[in-house]
Amino acid sequence: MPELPEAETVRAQIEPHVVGQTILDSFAKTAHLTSPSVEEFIERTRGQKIIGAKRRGKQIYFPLGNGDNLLVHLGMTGRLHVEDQGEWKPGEFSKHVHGAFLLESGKRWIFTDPRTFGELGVSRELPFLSKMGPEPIDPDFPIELLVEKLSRKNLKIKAAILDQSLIAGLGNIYADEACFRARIHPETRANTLSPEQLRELLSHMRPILEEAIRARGATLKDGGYLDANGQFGEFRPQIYGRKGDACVNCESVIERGVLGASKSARSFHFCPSCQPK
DNA sequence: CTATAGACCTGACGGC
DNA sequence: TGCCGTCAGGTCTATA
Repeated sequence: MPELPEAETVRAQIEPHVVGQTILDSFAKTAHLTSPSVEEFIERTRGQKIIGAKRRGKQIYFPLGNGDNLLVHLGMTGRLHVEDQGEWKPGEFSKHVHGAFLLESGKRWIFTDPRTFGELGVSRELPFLSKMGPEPIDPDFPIELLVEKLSRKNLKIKAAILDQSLIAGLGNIYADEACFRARIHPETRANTLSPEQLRELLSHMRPILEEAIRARGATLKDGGYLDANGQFGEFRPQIYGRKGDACVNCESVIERGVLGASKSARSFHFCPSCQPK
């Protein structure tokens, strides 16, 4: 699923196609539009020059010449790509196309999202910039501050590091990977971990995310994420989605559990030997 | 304020 | 062959 490395891969791949281009025509139909209406979205994006391609956590956004920002969140199944074909006809797009932009280059830029957990919008304000926590790939990632914050939380550690307001960018895959490499059971309460354990957990995040960015993200066995060129990501998790496989450290069998009891509970994967409870 | 639960959504998959 | 229930999770909202 798209997390920080997948969002960054897509952002970087789309950037050269769209930055400097003026949007000649816009199409949108999604119910997951954050701006007030489809009509307003089209009105505020059409004719605007795209002046940047940025990302914060999993949120991608494109500053426009008029001071607005085109917002894209990939959610679970959102994809961005550019097609050589330019203009479209009414009714031409498949039901999964939620946005399209005709560019000066004659190409068109498409947002698809079968499960519609993603988001397309236009906004002048960017409240997520201040609401999100620091990013592990930032050179100034404040490990000591986060050790202090985490040591006061009673949440299970995996739930805590999935909180985007605390740390931005981790989703289910990379949260599991970080716990595994730090040899911490994902259900351990954050406030029961030592400062050394928390420090190690936090220190593992940057190399994992950087490795995943170099691999253009992670595509799992069941498919899902594709980069902007329609290719699979080549990052291979050591623990996520590998229930029943042998642990790379000790050859114990990897297990899977569920965080919490709610209907929206998240799975977690762990090695019972390397990550004892 | 903190922790937990529910809702949203639909393609893929397994059972019968 | 085809129907149907279950699973997947990023993020917002509700509740105790």
